Amino acid sequence: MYALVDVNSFYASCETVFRPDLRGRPVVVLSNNDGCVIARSAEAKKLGINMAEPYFKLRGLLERHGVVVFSSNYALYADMSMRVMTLLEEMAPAIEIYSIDEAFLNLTGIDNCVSLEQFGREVRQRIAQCTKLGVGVGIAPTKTLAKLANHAAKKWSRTGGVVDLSNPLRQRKLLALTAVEDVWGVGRRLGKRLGAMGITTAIQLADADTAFIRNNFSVVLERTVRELRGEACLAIEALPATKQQIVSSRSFSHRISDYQAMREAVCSYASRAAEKLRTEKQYCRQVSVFIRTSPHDTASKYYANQATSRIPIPTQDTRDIIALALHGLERIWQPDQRYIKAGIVLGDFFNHGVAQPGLFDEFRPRANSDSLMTLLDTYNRSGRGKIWFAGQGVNQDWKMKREMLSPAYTTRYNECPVANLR
DNA sequence: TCTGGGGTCCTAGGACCC
DNA sequence: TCTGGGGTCCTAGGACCC
Repeated sequence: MYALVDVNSFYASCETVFRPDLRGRPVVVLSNNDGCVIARSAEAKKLGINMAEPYFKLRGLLERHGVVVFSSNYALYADMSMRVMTLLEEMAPAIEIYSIDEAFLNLTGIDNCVSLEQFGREVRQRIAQCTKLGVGVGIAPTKTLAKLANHAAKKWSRTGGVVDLSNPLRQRKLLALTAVEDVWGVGRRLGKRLGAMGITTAIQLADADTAFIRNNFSVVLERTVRELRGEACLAIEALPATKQQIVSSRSFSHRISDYQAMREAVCSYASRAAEKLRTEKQYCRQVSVFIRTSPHDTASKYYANQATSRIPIPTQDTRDIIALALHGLERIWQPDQRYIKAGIVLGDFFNHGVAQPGLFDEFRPRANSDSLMTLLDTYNRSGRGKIWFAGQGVNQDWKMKREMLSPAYTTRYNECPVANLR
């Protein structure tokens, strides 16, 4: 049996935990650059504010209803997440941290001591007591059904935030009430295609022929069908898999047309990506850089391009990654464009920095690279200040907007720790 | 004027090998 | 006139998740 535990309105709740004066008031949290809404308190949801709506379009409505608005404060959310996950780890034999606010629990052996539903209530109570955050708990024999149970626990308040779907009859009852798009793994596109075939509810999907689904869709959707029937196809992954790529990208606070500003941004993203690579204890051989204008700009033609550079010996040295990124940037840079976003993607990972160089390769690894990078990372995490590369610039006026940022209640700085939350 | 930032997996098709 | 059968690797694109 599995449980899915997730925090209600996670980002919005993290903000109100430290502002009891805001309890009962509508609260929303914005994406980076104060772009669009990515979290809403229950009160804000009631006002009809949708997920991913652009802030500038909502401004009037938000003001009229006295909605409290926050920029995202990832340092705070990451810290609160860690507290919740630590509590869950104490309560279950194994957990899989699925996202910043969700975890799957392996419930093996739990029902020897207490009913599963009772266990769900204890989880809720303990997390509320220690963090003041509310969670929903869905319990079922497969992950997909546990997701569905969790969904139901949030939707119907008389469940008290816990739904146990051990019973197959209850499973079918809930499946019949669920739209196919609300199934985990079915998005808008698949929902539409399924709808055209007459499959509009979760129970119809569960009863569909697996061979038919496999032929017309993919093995992924076939697994979903089986999971809905109670046949577990997905296991708890207690150890996070090694990453296959690392992305570091941001939109700018305003449009950029100046090469120097773009160069600073690319250097900064490359440096950040290299830091993440080192926390993953990986070395990479491929660095891509991408730049683009805004697709919403109607005045000028949309331009988006990317360039990939490779290095013969895997590296985790910021200097190599910056050099590769800038080499790519030179190839795709076009003057007279109004750029809105740039980013770096690292790929082709190795877990060591050794490779057989070609006989005629001129490239040689840098001496003492590991010690220098370790020194850099240790110092930057010490809280005494930051060392950065000259190419990253000093003023950085392209840096993202965060005009409604809350204080660092639980951490010393409002910078996201390099610690990785998948 | 203003529209986020990360990830994963799967499939199809092309290039190439013997 | 007629031209096999079995692979691998890579990339782009599509779909999904939070």
